[in-house]
Amino acid sequence: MTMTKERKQLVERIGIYYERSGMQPVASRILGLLLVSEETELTFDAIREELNVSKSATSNALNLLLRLGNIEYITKPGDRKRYFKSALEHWTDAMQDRVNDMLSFNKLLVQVKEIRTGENKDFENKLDEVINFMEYLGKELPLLIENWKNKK
Amino acid sequence: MTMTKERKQLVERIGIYYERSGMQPVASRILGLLLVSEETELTFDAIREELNVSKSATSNALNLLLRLGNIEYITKPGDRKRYFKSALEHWTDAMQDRVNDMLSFNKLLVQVKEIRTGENKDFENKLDEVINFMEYLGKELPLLIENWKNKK
DNA sequence: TTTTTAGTTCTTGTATTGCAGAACTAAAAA
DNA sequence: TTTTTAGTTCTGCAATACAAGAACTAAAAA
Repeated sequence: MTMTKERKQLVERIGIYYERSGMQPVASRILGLLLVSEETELTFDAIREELNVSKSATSNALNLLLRLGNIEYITKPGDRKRYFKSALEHWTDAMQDRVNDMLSFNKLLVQVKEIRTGENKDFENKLDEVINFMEYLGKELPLLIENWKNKK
Repeated sequence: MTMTKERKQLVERIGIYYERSGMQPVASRILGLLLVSEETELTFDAIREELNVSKSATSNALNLLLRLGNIEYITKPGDRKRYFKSALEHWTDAMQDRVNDMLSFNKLLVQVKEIRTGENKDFENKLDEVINFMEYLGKELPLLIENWKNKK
């Protein structure tokens, strides 16, 4: 395949972005590659070669990304290979997941609120504010997303 | 100090939440402790003892959390100790940071868009959608936060 | 039936992380 | 001046994470 230097650099930059958010290096590069590469559906071996990584690293990273829903694959009749591609449509769902995760933290905050005696007024007020803010976002963000879906 | 078993468990649960998002274990427990503890302003040693960790781990974790803005401290006249507390008011800012981080990824996506030939229509359309969605959120989320600030 | 393909799994080595404990330091107290 | 306080910094260790390479496997092709 062999991409231009420019494209390779962009793959790296995207890789670094994902790495920073906790994704493994090879998996991060794969996410970059599947965005930048002109062919959007790449085989195991094409990915392996383009990124210069071992089969085991490729295998593990691809399976991780499949599990996380970041990528998916198609197959072609009479062709045993899988063609991996970025799960671009998964992205609004990913946003929803982040909202849900935030709400699960809010549950912990409510437990904090319940366990406290309420003696430290100033602190408890701020705690209430944070809880309210998160509940507000928990309500409004899904609406925002809904709204956007309708718009297009 | 010695907290009830219930409070200790809540500290652990909060700790695990933060750990999952990439925070170091001891730092994660400190964040929990500063929410759950009835006293909301704790000294270095109080934290050390309550969490049963070494001075070095306490020192490093506290400095990390200060740097990140998750906690802050006050001092009292004629008292050399620092009293650490959760920076609860920092939380809406933290949300803003996450939005900004998302927007920085969007810049990468725009670069992807620019580098592509536009041959793969289906892919490019989806890419556009993601870019639009992120730009939409980048505009609307700050408004949402603004709105909430005005409401209270 | 044997060989090839498209991976997966196992083993090993290396780098990094997080923590403990000890040594250290600068300011305040005695 | 010496000692104590409130930490910080350094050294070393144990656990974990990543990736390479080799061995393995199941299905398809020859």
